Amino acid sequence: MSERATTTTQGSRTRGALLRAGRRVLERKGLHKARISDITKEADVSVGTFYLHFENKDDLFRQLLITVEDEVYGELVPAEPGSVDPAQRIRETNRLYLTAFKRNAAFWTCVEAAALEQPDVPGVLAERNRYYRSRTERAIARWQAAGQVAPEVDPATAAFLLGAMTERLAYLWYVFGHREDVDQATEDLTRLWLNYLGLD
Amino acid sequence: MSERATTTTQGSRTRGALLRAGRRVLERKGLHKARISDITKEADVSVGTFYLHFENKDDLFRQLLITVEDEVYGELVPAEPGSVDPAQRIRETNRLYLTAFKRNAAFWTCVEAAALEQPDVPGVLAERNRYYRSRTERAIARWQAAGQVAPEVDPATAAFLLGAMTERLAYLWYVFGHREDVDQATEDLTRLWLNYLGLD
Amino acid sequence: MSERATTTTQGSRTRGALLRAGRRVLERKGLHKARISDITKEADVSVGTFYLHFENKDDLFRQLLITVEDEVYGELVPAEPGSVDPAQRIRETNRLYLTAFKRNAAFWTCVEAAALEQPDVPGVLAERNRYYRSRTERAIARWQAAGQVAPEVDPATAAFLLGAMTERLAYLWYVFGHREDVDQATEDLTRLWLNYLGLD
Amino acid sequence: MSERATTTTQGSRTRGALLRAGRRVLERKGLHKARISDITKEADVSVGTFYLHFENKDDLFRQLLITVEDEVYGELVPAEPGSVDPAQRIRETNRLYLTAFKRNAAFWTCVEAAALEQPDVPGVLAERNRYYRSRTERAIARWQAAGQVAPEVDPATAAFLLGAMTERLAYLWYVFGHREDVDQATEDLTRLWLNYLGLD
DNA sequence: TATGAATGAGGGTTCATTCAT
DNA sequence: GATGAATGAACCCTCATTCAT
Repeated sequence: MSERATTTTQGSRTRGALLRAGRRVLERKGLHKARISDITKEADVSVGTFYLHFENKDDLFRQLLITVEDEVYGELVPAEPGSVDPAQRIRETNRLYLTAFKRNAAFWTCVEAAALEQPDVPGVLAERNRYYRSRTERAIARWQAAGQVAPEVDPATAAFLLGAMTERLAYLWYVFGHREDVDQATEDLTRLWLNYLGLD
Repeated sequence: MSERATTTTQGSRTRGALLRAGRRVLERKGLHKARISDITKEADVSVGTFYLHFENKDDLFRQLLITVEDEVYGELVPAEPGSVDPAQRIRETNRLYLTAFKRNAAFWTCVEAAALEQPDVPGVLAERNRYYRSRTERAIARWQAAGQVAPEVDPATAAFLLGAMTERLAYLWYVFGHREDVDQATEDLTRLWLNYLGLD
Repeated sequence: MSERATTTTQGSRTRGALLRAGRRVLERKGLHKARISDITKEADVSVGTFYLHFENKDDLFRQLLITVEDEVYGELVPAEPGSVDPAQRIRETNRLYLTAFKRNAAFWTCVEAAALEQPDVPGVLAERNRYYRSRTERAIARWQAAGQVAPEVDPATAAFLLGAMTERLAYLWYVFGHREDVDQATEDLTRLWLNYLGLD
Repeated sequence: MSERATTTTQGSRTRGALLRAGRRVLERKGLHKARISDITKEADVSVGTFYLHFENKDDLFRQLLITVEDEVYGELVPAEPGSVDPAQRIRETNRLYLTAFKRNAAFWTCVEAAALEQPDVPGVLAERNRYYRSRTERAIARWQAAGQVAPEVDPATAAFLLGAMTERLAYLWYVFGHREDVDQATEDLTRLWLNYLGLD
């Protein structure tokens, strides 16, 4: 991690410009074809300035990843648990996820690419996955306790499978497939969850 | 396609050596970090020889992709349709798929990475997907006709979702997760299918 | 034209060093055998620096050509027209041309070679030729009007032929023939002009 | 010079095919861009065969040069000296030269390029030039003796200048200028000779 | 003689990174 | 902090030449 100066107001403004420019360039050209000079040109600063704020391209990417992740997953704020019925909760969360994913699909392509090559990226993603998986797991357990989900379902396995599938479908639809709608996608995805959990 | 010749026995032997070496190197270093010289060193030939058989690294990769795909999917030979019960059929196919995928997991990492950058790779993958999807679709329709699967299931959607999930799980388990067993994985995956289709 | 920047003083100093080094190397080794690395070594900069200022060897050559052309032809500044007698005028211009050509003979070898291969070089040369040809043509017409040159001479044809011959002789003498003197060469060449024009 | 075997009938047939192919390729691609493999492909033999008959590309070129020179200059067979009037003789020779040059213009481009780079090519050309120059020189001397050419003309200088000019004009017209006619070109060139020699 | 796969030195070009201003 | 010219290791690719068949 870079622990550079940039304590000045001007400094953090430049840093922000580089992050935004970095994201735009990465989305446009991909992780490998994006050159440092592309990013600095887009940010309207000199190459040297880049190294004042980041160690290298990977460093920029890692910091960008954290930023974007917060943006994507920060929106999946759970409503009052138990206050609504399971199907509704699942549908809502799926819609939020797909909406956020779609908005960041281009960047996500880079994330996938990076995850395949950079040793620490999978870790970052896995950590986040773990969090959401456990959230799902607890919800399923709750529904089981309430008799809404069959007892033979293993909450941990279910959470893993459903999470994987959600992720993959979002990826197929919005990264590869250029799907545009969110409503029908949410329905398709939700039906899958309900089916698997034996809900409704 | 490369217009390179090498019609002799010796020629195709060298070509084979390069393909095998290429695969090993790609699995070890990834598509981007693999150097042509790495591959030729591994194959014990000179750099020039590489260009006698392939146009460039992408060309080698493409030819390799075809070869490996045949290897992975060629094994999913369907048993006599209808001769066995659906659950058994699904379980068998899943086991074959996971087994083949696991054996080629390292190479598949490259494929996924390439799909994100090379414009034609997604097409190659999609074409194959289409084939297997339609096979699944027809099987589901058959089971519906036989009253084994509920009529409200849409075969096309089901085939798409199940295929995506199978792919993603194999990926998470064997590429990222370093899962080792096939038996339990087959059970988990199959349960998902059966659940979704309302079988058993 | 190269879109490379280098707006600083240091930048243009390096660019100048590369142009001078390029000329020396081209004269010594010829356009084909000159390596980029030869030029950067001669200019005492690194290879990368070359590409900061030029697109490639041809680009350097083209820019050099313009510079040297200006040097060679810039000296053929006409004295007061009509103020001297034709023979004297022709003799003076020929001397200036031969002197300048001789000083740049080595580089001219490259120019001739390049003209045979690079599609745009002939154009550059032809443009300049046109200019000097028209200058000669007007002078001849003036002398005809003054009754100094026979009326049956066609000024355009004469200008073309005399120009071609002057060029070729300079080439044969100083590029191939290693002739050293300028005085006698000027006399020989001038005699040819006078004879052809029926002057003296 | 290569002194290879090729005593067989088949051998010299292959050699001939390579020479013809070499000429075609050189004319099409130029001296530098022509690759050995281009030539062997055109001749429909393998690369190895090339080295059975020639040492390298330069060797092929040199042998080709001799062949083509013979073809071009072999046609300038002088008619009975003195049997015709000088103007007629000059006109005829010029026509023959321009005709032959035009037919070989494409190859001549290569010759010029080679002359600028290969150390021995200028020698080959100079030798031939010397021969034709001395032929011209003797003709001029003869015409002087017959009182047809002014005694103050120096036959050696005149032969040199006229030869150079003829060569250059042919080059400008047919290599660079894409001139097509021969009749008018012959007239222009001949007028130059007659003027210079004070004939007619 | 003829073949054509194999060789590998050699050259062009890129681009992350540095550092003097 | 900011600049951008300079650096040079690294990599791709070509093609003349060889040699086993």
